Amino acid sequence: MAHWLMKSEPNVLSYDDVVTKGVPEEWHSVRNYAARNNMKAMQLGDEAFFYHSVEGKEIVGIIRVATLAHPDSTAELKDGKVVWECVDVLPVRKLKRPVTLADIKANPNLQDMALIKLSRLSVSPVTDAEWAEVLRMAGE
DNA sequence: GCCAACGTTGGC
DNA sequence: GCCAACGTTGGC
Repeated sequence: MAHWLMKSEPNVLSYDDVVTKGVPEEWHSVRNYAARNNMKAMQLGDEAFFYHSVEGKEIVGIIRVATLAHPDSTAELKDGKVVWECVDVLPVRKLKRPVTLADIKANPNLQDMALIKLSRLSVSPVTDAEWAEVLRMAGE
Protein backbone atom coordinates (compact mmCIF):
# COMPACT_ATOMS: atom_id res chain seq x y z
CA MET A 1 0.00 0.00 0.00
CA ALA A 2 1.53 3.27 -1.09
CA HIS A 3 1.36 6.53 0.79
CA TRP A 4 0.82 10.04 -0.52
CA LEU A 5 0.47 13.66 0.46
CA MET A 6 -2.28 15.84 -0.95
CA LYS A 7 -2.43 19.60 -0.53
CA SER A 8 -5.44 21.83 -0.31
CA GLU A 9 -5.97 25.38 0.76
CA PRO A 10 -8.34 25.07 3.71
CA ASN A 11 -10.38 28.07 2.61
CA VAL A 12 -11.12 26.13 -0.59
CA LEU A 13 -11.39 22.63 0.86
CA SER A 14 -10.35 21.78 4.39
CA TYR A 15 -10.03 18.40 6.05
CA ASP A 16 -13.16 19.17 8.05
CA ASP A 17 -15.04 19.93 4.84
CA VAL A 18 -14.27 16.41 3.64
CA VAL A 19 -15.52 14.99 6.94
CA THR A 20 -18.67 17.10 6.86
CA LYS A 21 -19.66 16.07 3.36
CA GLY A 22 -19.69 12.41 4.31
CA VAL A 23 -19.36 11.23 0.72
CA PRO A 24 -16.27 10.65 -1.42
CA GLU A 25 -14.76 13.99 -2.36
CA GLU A 26 -13.54 14.43 -5.93
CA TRP A 27 -9.98 15.78 -5.85
CA HIS A 28 -10.65 17.91 -8.87
CA SER A 29 -8.92 20.88 -10.49
CA VAL A 30 -5.38 19.53 -10.47
CA ARG A 31 -3.77 20.82 -13.67
CA ASN A 32 -0.25 19.56 -13.31
CA TYR A 33 0.98 16.43 -15.06
CA ALA A 34 3.19 15.16 -12.26
CA ALA A 35 0.38 15.49 -9.73
CA ARG A 36 -2.04 13.84 -12.13
CA ASN A 37 0.35 10.95 -12.73
CA ASN A 38 0.61 10.41 -9.00
CA MET A 39 -3.16 10.19 -8.75
CA LYS A 40 -3.26 7.71 -11.64
CA ALA A 41 -0.80 5.54 -9.72
CA MET A 42 -3.01 5.41 -6.62
CA GLN A 43 -4.70 2.19 -5.59
CA LEU A 44 -7.94 1.75 -3.70
CA GLY A 45 -7.27 2.03 0.01
CA ASP A 46 -3.99 3.93 -0.34
CA GLU A 47 -3.73 6.52 2.42
CA ALA A 48 -2.60 10.13 2.10
CA PHE A 49 -1.71 12.94 4.43
CA PHE A 50 -4.03 15.92 4.06
CA TYR A 51 -1.88 19.07 4.08
CA HIS A 52 -3.32 22.56 4.50
CA SER A 53 -1.37 24.90 2.24
CA VAL A 54 -1.13 28.69 2.51
CA GLU A 55 -3.18 28.81 5.70
CA GLY A 56 -2.05 26.48 8.45
CA LYS A 57 0.85 24.95 6.53
CA GLU A 58 0.45 21.69 8.37
CA ILE A 59 -0.56 18.10 7.93
CA VAL A 60 -3.87 17.81 9.71
CA GLY A 61 -5.24 14.40 8.90
CA ILE A 62 -5.32 11.23 6.85
CA ILE A 63 -7.57 10.48 3.92
CA ARG A 64 -7.87 7.37 1.80
CA VAL A 65 -8.37 6.72 -1.88
CA ALA A 66 -12.01 5.77 -2.42
CA THR A 67 -12.08 5.76 -6.24
CA LEU A 68 -9.40 5.12 -8.80
CA ALA A 69 -8.43 7.94 -11.15
CA HIS A 70 -11.28 9.01 -13.41
CA PRO A 71 -11.87 12.04 -15.65
CA ASP A 72 -11.92 15.29 -13.69
CA SER A 73 -15.49 16.56 -13.88
CA THR A 74 -14.27 20.16 -13.93
CA ALA A 75 -11.85 19.73 -16.84
CA GLU A 76 -12.43 20.35 -20.54
CA LEU A 77 -11.58 17.65 -23.05
CA LYS A 78 -8.58 18.34 -25.25
CA ASP A 79 -9.17 17.35 -28.88
CA GLY A 80 -11.98 15.17 -27.60
CA LYS A 81 -9.73 13.34 -25.21
CA VAL A 82 -9.48 13.20 -21.43
CA VAL A 83 -6.33 14.85 -20.13
CA TRP A 84 -7.06 15.63 -16.51
CA GLU A 85 -7.96 12.86 -14.13
CA CYS A 86 -8.33 12.60 -10.39
CA VAL A 87 -9.33 10.28 -7.56
CA ASP A 88 -12.04 10.59 -4.94
CA VAL A 89 -11.10 10.51 -1.26
CA LEU A 90 -12.72 9.81 2.09
CA PRO A 91 -11.55 10.95 5.52
CA VAL A 92 -9.82 8.43 7.78
CA ARG A 93 -8.90 10.42 10.88
CA LYS A 94 -7.41 13.63 12.15
CA LEU A 95 -3.90 13.54 13.49
CA LYS A 96 -3.64 13.77 17.26
CA ARG A 97 -1.38 16.78 16.74
CA PRO A 98 -0.93 18.53 13.39
CA VAL A 99 2.58 18.38 11.98
CA THR A 100 3.65 21.75 10.62
CA LEU A 101 5.85 22.53 7.64
CA ALA A 102 8.30 24.10 10.10
CA ASP A 103 8.40 20.84 12.07
CA ILE A 104 9.11 18.89 8.90
CA LYS A 105 11.82 21.29 7.75
CA ALA A 106 13.44 21.00 11.16
CA ASN A 107 13.51 17.18 11.07
CA PRO A 108 16.69 15.79 9.48
CA ASN A 109 14.84 12.57 8.63
CA LEU A 110 12.38 14.41 6.42
CA GLN A 111 14.66 16.58 4.28
CA ASP A 112 13.97 14.49 1.19
CA MET A 113 10.19 14.77 1.38
CA ALA A 114 8.64 15.96 -1.86
CA LEU A 115 6.75 18.51 0.23
CA ILE A 116 10.08 20.26 0.76
CA LYS A 117 12.01 19.37 -2.38
CA LEU A 118 9.15 19.89 -4.81
CA SER A 119 7.28 22.52 -2.92
CA ARG A 120 4.81 23.28 -5.68
CA LEU A 121 3.72 19.70 -6.32
CA SER A 122 0.22 19.30 -4.90
CA VAL A 123 0.01 15.50 -4.97
CA SER A 124 3.21 13.71 -4.03
CA PRO A 125 4.42 10.29 -2.88
CA VAL A 126 5.48 9.68 0.72
CA THR A 127 7.88 6.86 1.60
CA ASP A 128 7.04 4.36 4.32
CA ALA A 129 9.82 5.83 6.48
CA GLU A 130 8.51 9.37 6.02
CA TRP A 131 4.97 8.21 6.75
CA ALA A 132 6.04 6.60 10.02
CA GLU A 133 8.14 9.60 11.03
CA VAL A 134 5.30 12.07 10.51
CA LEU A 135 2.93 9.85 12.50
CA ARG A 136 5.49 9.71 15.28
CA MET A 137 5.72 13.52 15.29
CA ALA A 138 1.94 13.68 15.45
CA GLY A 139 2.05 11.72 18.69
CA GLU A 140 0.56 8.57 17.18
C1' DG B 1 13.94 22.15 -30.50
C1' DC B 2 15.34 26.27 -27.98
C1' DC B 3 14.38 29.75 -24.95
C1' DA B 4 12.17 34.14 -23.43
C1' DA B 5 8.00 35.58 -21.55
C1' DC B 6 4.50 34.72 -18.73
C1' DG B 7 1.42 32.54 -15.19
C1' DT B 8 0.85 29.98 -10.94
C1' DT B 9 1.99 28.04 -6.50
C1' DG B 10 2.89 28.71 -2.06
C1' DG B 11 6.23 30.10 1.58
C1' DC B 12 7.83 34.08 3.88
C1' DG C 1 2.64 41.98 -0.84
C1' DC C 2 6.81 40.01 -2.53
C1' DC C 3 9.30 36.80 -4.90
C1' DA C 4 11.62 32.16 -5.88
C1' DA C 5 10.73 28.05 -8.19
C1' DC C 6 9.04 25.99 -11.84
C1' DG C 7 5.69 24.66 -15.48
C1' DT C 8 3.62 26.17 -19.84
C1' DT C 9 3.20 28.76 -24.07
C1' DG C 10 4.49 30.55 -28.31
C1' DG C 11 7.78 32.83 -31.48
C1' DC C 12 11.65 31.81 -34.08
